[in-house]
Amino acid sequence: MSEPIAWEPVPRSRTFELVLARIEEQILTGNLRVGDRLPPERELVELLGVSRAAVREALRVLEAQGALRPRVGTGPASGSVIAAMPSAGLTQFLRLHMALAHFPFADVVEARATLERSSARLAAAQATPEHLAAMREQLDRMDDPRLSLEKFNDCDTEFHASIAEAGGNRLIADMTIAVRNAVRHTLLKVFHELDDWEATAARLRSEHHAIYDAIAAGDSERAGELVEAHIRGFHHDLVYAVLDEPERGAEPESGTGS
Amino acid sequence: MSEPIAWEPVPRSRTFELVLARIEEQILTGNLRVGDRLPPERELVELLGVSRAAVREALRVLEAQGALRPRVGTGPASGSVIAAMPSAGLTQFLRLHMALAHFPFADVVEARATLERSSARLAAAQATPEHLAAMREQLDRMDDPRLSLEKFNDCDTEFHASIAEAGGNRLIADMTIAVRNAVRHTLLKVFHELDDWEATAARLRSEHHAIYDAIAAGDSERAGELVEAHIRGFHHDLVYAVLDEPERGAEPESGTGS
DNA sequence: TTTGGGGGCTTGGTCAGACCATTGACTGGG
DNA sequence: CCCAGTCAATGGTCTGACCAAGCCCCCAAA
Repeated sequence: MSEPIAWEPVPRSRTFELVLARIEEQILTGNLRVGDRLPPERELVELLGVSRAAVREALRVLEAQGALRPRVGTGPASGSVIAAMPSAGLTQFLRLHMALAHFPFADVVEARATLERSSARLAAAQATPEHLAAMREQLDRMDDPRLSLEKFNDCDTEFHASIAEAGGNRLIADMTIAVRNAVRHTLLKVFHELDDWEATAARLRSEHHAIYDAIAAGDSERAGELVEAHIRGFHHDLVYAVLDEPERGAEPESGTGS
Repeated sequence: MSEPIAWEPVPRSRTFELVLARIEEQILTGNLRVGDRLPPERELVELLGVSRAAVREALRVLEAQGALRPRVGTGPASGSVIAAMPSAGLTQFLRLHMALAHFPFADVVEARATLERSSARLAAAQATPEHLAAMREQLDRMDDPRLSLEKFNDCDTEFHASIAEAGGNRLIADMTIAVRNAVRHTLLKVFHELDDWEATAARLRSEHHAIYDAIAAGDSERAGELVEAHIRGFHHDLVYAVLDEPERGAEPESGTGS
């Protein structure tokens, strides 16, 4: 009885957190599944005995996590419907935390290399003709020498996303796409600052084609290695040469607005 | 002029989304950094010309993503402070989406194998004596044969988390830990249903020690391979033998309520 | 002069009630 | 049979109020 009593602080749960817990409980136990409708906000208010504001804040959190899709009006598709759309939320999440410099750029590159290596291996093992066609379409578009940097970057993103999709592992694919999206604007900035864009584009095209060939051939090992080398090589040789600041990525001159 | 005009739907932004966008803009441009305080809710209300409910819903989203830490009262630590606590949010996110069956268990195993392989390689390359000590502590605790399944599982989780931390890549570490946490209760269930727990524990202990040795020796290649084999092997040989349902993880008999 | 306590202000948390906008279903007239 | 107008359901927004937690500061007492 005389030990230094571990007075852990009582979890000062806010009302909306309790509401959130109730709803999540229903999801975790399987009572609520994708496509099911939540009771209307006003009904939840009386069911749970809280204010509508509390209910709405809880719903907002679920929505931000891509687990809820609200829709106004009447009819079968109206109301708050349980959904499973993790990509958007995950992308948003990573963008935010990268901006908070909590995830240094080098770490993100490493993560991309890891995830996309895995994606490529899976893709090589089980890509369907449709998946391969999706990749080829992006390759073809990137082969057009008149393509703007922006479009090229978009196609590049799409190409890598297609590989991730082809792997068939939704978790890895979503993480891959989210990470790629999170660095999208940074890469675009780098593209713009390159001395010789054409040489870089040529190199990327060639590497992309090699990756596609390996996947189409079903060579997992080679596909994985090529993608990893593609990502690491590009960032090591080019990005670090342009981006001098290792951490920050913001305002060089302008202070705040105010 | 006669092409099929791509009438993309106007982004019906809700008020709180606009508020969110304004705040995120400040974060992305670097005007708001970790530790900075947001203006008080009531002040944001007049600055942005919206209701307090709208402001609060936006803040709730940021908080759910681990980018904000609200605190009542006055003083330096009060108000809404920009933070960077991604782990909790990410774990919550994955748990939710795994429950929504959007991420099949096999996919999660694959993701763990990928992420932890990378973590182990990084850890072997740059683990400090402190990191190694943290791993050894968990190993020692797991060596105690009287340890309950629950405690063993916790130590197991901690051991893998230590490896991820030791790798020094926060993004990969956070994803690794979140994924491991997300399957924590599932693994515990499997442990309970095993025929011969002691044999399994012995095997896990041996594999853990081998992994630790490789990391301590700085052998990245071997550490990565061992971890990947550890995760894949365990799940392949044991989990699939226990879990028969490939997708669902919930109520075998009860339909829905109501 | 120092110290202790208490009032008051700031800030997030909650609530009640009202109104608006969107959407689909119902219904009556052509 | 079809169309348009109406209506109810539902999420979105706003207003204004009160509560609870903390810190600051001033004043009284030692």
